[in-house]
Amino acid sequence: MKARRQGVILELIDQEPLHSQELLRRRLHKAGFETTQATISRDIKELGLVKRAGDGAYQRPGTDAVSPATVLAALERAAAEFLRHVDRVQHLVVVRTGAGQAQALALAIDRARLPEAIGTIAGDDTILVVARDPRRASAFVKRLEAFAGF
Amino acid sequence: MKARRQGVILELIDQEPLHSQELLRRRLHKAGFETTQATISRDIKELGLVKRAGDGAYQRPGTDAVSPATVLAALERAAAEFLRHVDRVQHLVVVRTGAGQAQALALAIDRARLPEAIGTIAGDDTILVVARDPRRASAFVKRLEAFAGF
DNA sequence: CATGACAAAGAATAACTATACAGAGAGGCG
DNA sequence: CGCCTCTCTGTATAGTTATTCTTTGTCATG
Repeated sequence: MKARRQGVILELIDQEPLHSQELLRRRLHKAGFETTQATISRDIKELGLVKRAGDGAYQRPGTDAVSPATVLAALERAAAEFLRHVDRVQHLVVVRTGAGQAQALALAIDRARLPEAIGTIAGDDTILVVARDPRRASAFVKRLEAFAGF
Repeated sequence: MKARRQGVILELIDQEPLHSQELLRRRLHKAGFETTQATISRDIKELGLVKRAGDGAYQRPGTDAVSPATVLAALERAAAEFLRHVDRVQHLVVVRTGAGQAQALALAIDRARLPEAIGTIAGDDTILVVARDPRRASAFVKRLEAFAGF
């Protein structure tokens, strides 16, 4: 029960900025979890979340949201800001980001519609990019590294 | 005045964990700044600091220093509690957990920064772990199974 | 000098969060 | 079973933080 609830909390805070535990409690209620502010306080502590002073929203540690203009510029910015490491195994590219930043960078990659990237799957701090073949995977790695300034 | 005070705040929070604005106020006082909690609240907001849920300390964004021993212990607990099954195909490891527990375990794996795991992607009850090669994938499987008590 | 426009900050307090305590339920064991 | 222990959670409340309202100081201008 507890583990499941904490998983939902992570999903919720990724979806919209939640600036109080009371608000989070109401969202959990809609998701079918009946609980109290006290329990949420403990969950947040166990998950190691962080409350940003800027807007008071709870976040996974290390997350910094950005909303840029054009898709390529967006990808460039996102790569420069979030990218930690890129690795390739055959036609698969594993992209590492800071904790909780994978979704943001993956979104930018998807929107850029790069010819070499067929699709992406993002976890918390890792993105798996599937390329059509090793050559294009390698090209993608180079492009991303250039964006990130490696 | 304000800029200088905010600079001192940054120095102070780097030196020791400060878990409340009142404590910060006393430190500022010793540094020669006479001010109130309200002003410090505003300073913290302008500096964009974050309050960690773990120990309640204020930090600059992006400084998520957690000791390796702690994250490993966390992984061990998470594995013991959530892990159901582990399987390997080449350099990919498929980890099965109870429903809704994949995110939690994946987070623990990510934080542990194990050398054999390049990255993870978690769904609801399944985690895909990408290793650099089959040998390391196998090592990862063994390690996880040991944690889980298999 | 008077005045208006601001930025900064304190006092009071509303809003929010963490915690002490207690109770319920699960599992282990004589 | 009866008792112990452990984990999880709710209630009540202590503790902490954000905000509203107000004052003060500074600068520019007529």
